[in-house]
Amino acid sequence: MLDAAASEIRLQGLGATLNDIAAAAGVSKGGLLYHFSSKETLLLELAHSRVDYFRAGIEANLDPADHSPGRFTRAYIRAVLDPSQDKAAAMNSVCLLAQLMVDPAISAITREANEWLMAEFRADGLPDELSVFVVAAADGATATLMWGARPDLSRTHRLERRLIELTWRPEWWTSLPWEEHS
Amino acid sequence: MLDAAASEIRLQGLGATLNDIAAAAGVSKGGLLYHFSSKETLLLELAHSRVDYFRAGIEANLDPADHSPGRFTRAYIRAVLDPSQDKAAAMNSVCLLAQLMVDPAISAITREANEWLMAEFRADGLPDELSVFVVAAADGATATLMWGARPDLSRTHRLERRLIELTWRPEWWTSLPWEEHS
DNA sequence: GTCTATAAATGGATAGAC
DNA sequence: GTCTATCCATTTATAGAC
Repeated sequence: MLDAAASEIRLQGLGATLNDIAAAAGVSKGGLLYHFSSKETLLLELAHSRVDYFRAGIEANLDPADHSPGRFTRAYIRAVLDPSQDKAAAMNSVCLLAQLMVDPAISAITREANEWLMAEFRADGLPDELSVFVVAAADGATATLMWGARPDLSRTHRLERRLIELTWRPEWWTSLPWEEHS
Repeated sequence: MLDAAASEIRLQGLGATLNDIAAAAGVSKGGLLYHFSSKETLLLELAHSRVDYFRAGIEANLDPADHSPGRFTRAYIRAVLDPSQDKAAAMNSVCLLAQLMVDPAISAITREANEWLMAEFRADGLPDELSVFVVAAADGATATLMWGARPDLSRTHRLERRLIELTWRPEWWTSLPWEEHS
């Protein structure tokens, strides 16, 4: 049922009606409202389930044998970029949450999840300036999909490997002779 | 009037009613519908104006004195990350378009804009693997803002300078001894 | 051009049969 | 637990006064 709601809202945004959702779930509006007391409740549960799914995806990618700095960041990169993960599901979550965010109660949920993420990154032991960079690159690769770009698996995979390699060799990044270009 | 529509839709999503928009614009519903024959028309014009604004922002950041490879990419990075640009306006465009995208006619517009972008990047003379990386990092920095992160100007600015520096020194990137970590 | 008033349709939510 | 039927509020869009 939440799945049906997810796919309808991703397609139609918050404009998706209880009728649409009920139809997609194969029940009637009355049947739907028996489980969720209101549309607002439905949206909130949906948002929670997606955020949980997102966090679980990261945790599932934590390598138990890995105890080096950057461990969490590597799990994040894999969760977001690894083609073997269900990409469609991940993208759905992103687009869906983008739609749901207009509800203040829901944007509070995503903001909280985001703060958890930031805290994990800060505690991950990578130099801050590398961390900013690597995380931004991983995020950006998923963001483009939102705008209708066709996913390019080989480019994504190469990016993933390089980002992970960077987390293993932070000195490659931090020791570059950065200077302003004249 | 389009401005009022933009701010209402960004706040409420497509659920924003003509009444809300009219009130925010300081006119009545009838007055609003005199200018836009339907809500659909209003949304389409709004999407067009935002996409145009986005492209104009990039073109305004093209450096006339710069004829080196990566010229377009540098303009893009500045348009997206430079704190001196009106960040609020840019963010509004992103959140707004994310809302509007559920309309198929509008997602066609953003998809087309995205293809234009990709073509420009490909023609920009940077090694493909560096280009993927730099563009993703720039995109990601704006994407996080969508999830409610507080913007960190100094981190963003440092990221911007490093990305631009990378486009000037692609060899820093391409000559790294990439290998799988064992 | 902009307003008010209203038409026509649809939305969310409730009540009660099965 | 799921359905149909119905209520009430709200929405888009139109008509016509000013």
